[in-house]
Amino acid sequence: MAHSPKRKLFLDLVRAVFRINGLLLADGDRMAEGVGLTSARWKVIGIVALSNAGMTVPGIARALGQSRQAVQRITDVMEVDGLVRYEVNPRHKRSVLVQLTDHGQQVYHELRTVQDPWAIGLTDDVPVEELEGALRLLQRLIFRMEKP
Amino acid sequence: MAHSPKRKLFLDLVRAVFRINGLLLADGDRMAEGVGLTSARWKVIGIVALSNAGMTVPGIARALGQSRQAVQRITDVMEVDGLVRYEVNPRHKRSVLVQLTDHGQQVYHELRTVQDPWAIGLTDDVPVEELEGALRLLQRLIFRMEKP
DNA sequence: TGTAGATTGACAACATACAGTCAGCCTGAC
DNA sequence: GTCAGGCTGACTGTATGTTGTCAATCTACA
Repeated sequence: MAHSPKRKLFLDLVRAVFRINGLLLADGDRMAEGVGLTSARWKVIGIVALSNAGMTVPGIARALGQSRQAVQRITDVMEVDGLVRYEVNPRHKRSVLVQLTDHGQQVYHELRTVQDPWAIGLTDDVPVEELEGALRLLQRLIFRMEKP
Repeated sequence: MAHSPKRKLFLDLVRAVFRINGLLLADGDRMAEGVGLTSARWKVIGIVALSNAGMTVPGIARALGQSRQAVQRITDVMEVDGLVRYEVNPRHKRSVLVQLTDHGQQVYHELRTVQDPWAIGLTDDVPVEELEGALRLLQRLIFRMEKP
């Protein structure tokens, strides 16, 4: 166990996750700055755009696996910038729904025109099976780390 | 191309990286707080411990893929806390070498006694081949993202 | 219906990380 | 030896994210 190759392998994987997380944020910032966004807003707008009826701030936070306070601050700025609006939530008096404005939708689609080629370009010579395998492993680890 | 499964797969992988990054930091904080550290110092102490002759702050930053300013701030705090010391660098008058103190070495070994079972426990039913495959994929993506 | 427990908004304190800037040191090419 | 360009330390500003707290609201259950 002292020289478990699995232990070293896993710690290398941890370092790789830290590294690629930073690189993804940098790429996200680079792609998003063209439309006046940042990678944090890029994450939020991506979640909100997928919902039809709007999402509450804690709902977005749960989808991202982040604290609701971090998301709240970002949506507040995005509301000032006219990217999202807060709508009355018929199911909850205090917890409003976050919805993309027309401008927000437009920005989201502009982002897609940069993001999609980026995603394709990074993976064009990577077999689908390898992507699936890595995703499955990460999701398995996420599941195990979320449980306790 | 519009419905490229690879594009969606990759974006799911991106979300998984963001998520697991947050979970790893939380686990790192939890493990490190027992010895008065944080996950950021956990990263730095892990790099410094692997070097025999000590490392410069920019060297640690390059190893971690972070800005040297972020690392400098952390090593400054760790020096005050007696975990590392700055030693004269014979190869550079201004850029000192970061070296673990005896206390730092002790803390590092205490960390290992928590970190190693954590690493083993998270992967005990994961085949080595899957870890290798995921690590290779991430390193491949890192390489492509670092180049330009 | 009443109420206990969970959820939410608002605010605050703190840690981490990036980018920019400037001056001093170092290296390598000439 | 000289000097241009790269590297480093120090400082600043900004963005992101966590945790903690409190009051208001909501939900589920008896």
